[in-house]
Amino acid sequence: MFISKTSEHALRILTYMALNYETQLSARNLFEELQIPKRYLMRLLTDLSKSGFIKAARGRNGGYVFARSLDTIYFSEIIDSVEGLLTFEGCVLGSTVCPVDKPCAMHQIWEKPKQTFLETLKSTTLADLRNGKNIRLKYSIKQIHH
Amino acid sequence: MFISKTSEHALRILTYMALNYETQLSARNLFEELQIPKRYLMRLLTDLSKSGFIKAARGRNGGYVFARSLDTIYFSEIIDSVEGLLTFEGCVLGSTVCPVDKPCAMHQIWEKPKQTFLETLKSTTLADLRNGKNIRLKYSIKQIHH
DNA sequence: ATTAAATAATACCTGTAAGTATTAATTTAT
DNA sequence: ATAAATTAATACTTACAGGTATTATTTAAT
Ligand code: SF4
Ligand code: SF4
Repeated sequence: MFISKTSEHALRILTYMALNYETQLSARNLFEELQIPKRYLMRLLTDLSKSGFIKAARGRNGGYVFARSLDTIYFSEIIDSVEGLLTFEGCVLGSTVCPVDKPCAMHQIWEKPKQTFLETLKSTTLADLRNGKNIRLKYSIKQIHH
Repeated sequence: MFISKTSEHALRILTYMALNYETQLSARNLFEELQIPKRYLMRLLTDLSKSGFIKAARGRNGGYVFARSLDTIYFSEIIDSVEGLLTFEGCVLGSTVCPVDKPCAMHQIWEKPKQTFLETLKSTTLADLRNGKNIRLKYSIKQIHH
């Protein structure tokens, strides 16, 4: 499963917004582009707003823009705010308390994929979606659903 | 979230069984060792049995042993049978249909952690838990919960 | 001022994963 | 044969993530 559906939504929202950094986008705009269930999308936007990633302009002609610089927003922080990072950082077998000095048979095997995953989350920001360091082409979620 | 709770259970069950390959283990034995909710554990054992990883001996003095050689059981197959692998292999943003020849902004960033994860699942077998290639010490889930 | 168009708050509903309960079937010890 | 100890099948319940609905609030165009 990897990440929760809600995290997927959040990442899509913020990715699209990052690629349109200069434009204020309303829930309506984002709905038309991303096709996330409308009311749920609206709630998520409010959540992301409360979390301080974006800021809302209320009332007519309202919408959302980023509240912080893109290069300060790490994927780890986004996922952390949506579903928490502890489930990723903790034991892959779900053990909440474990003497890591005495690793079980599973431990070593999962270390590499786990670290690679977390490293990427912790070292990549939304700005990296724009500056081309890590990307090839334009965001294309919408036209996927044809 | 990474993998489902049920996958965690399944991995713990099979890991423990792998480290006690020679011994037939009953649901009771496994419950005492792993402390997975008893009735759920029993159902999972039946599932793992149906999936062909283990085979059941019914009736008095019954229990479970592996149905196949440990070095043929890849972690990818275990997780696939429990929750499916498609959610891992597919798009990290949850898009079911995507023109991968035209990757979106997210694609490249997730490629490495995703591949590392899948590579490990697909290249590691339960036998690797025994032969020491990948492990350091003995399984120690139980004493974790003190 | 009024209305329209947006976000915010809050409560509710739904689908699915996780867990429980009950009963049946199988095997072996006595 | 009977009873005990096990797995199997099936249906039910619970918890929580995901999604809806309703109403309130804010802002700007008219
Ligand atoms: S040693 Fe085993 S139980 Fe402990 S954190 Fe590592 S994988 Fe989990
Ligand atoms: S290109 Fe984007 S939408 Fe398509 S599979 Fe890759 S991450 Fe998903």
